[in-house]
Amino acid sequence: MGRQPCCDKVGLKRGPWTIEEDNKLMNFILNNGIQCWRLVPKLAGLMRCGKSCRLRWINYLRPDLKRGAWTEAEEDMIIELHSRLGNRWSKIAAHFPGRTDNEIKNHWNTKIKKKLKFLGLDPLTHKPIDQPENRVSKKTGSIEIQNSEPLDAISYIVGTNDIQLEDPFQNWIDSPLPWDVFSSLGENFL
DNA sequence: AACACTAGCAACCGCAGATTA
DNA sequence: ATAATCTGCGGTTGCTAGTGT
Repeated sequence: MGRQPCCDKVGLKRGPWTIEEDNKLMNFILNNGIQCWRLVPKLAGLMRCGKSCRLRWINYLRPDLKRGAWTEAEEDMIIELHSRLGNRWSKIAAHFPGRTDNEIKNHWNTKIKKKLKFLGLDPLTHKPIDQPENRVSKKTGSIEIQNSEPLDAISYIVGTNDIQLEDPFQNWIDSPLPWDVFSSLGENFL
């Protein structure tokens, strides 16, 4: 019983997407929307599995994607969210319109992890790795020897012990994502 | 100029939970 | 109720461009 398989994996193309494939997928989704990923490659004339199409669309082709450098504020927000949510990249990405979970994950693994380690913080726990009384000055980069209680890692990086996430961030959590526009787009076209 | 190393990113893989016949 | 499939997620890999020697 059950449903039909996602794809038979026979004769399917893998590896980097070509411009032609991108165009096919983009045109198909913009014109027809997404009802079932399994059918997308078949209907769009692509030798890819639905999973691959979905990934390509979400991570690269979506028109609402925001590309470009990360701001310091964005990085701080990632660190804060990661301290609360852990490696739940999709949850973290929900707070960044136009950014994908894959993009955030990559940025975390290539940049932020190193940044935290450089600052003497464990990327997993967000706590000082050792010598918790020693801090690196955020402004000067110099090490400050302290005898006081270790700061909460996030408060320390962001620069405050009294983070108010509720207002700007909560607005995003509560508000519908722009992505909804495309959902309705699909319904209209089919 | 040639090679080795590193960083960044796109894409794949495998799994878990949700969905459906 | 059950089994098969779909979807989405997180971890990992592999390719490419940039940099150093």
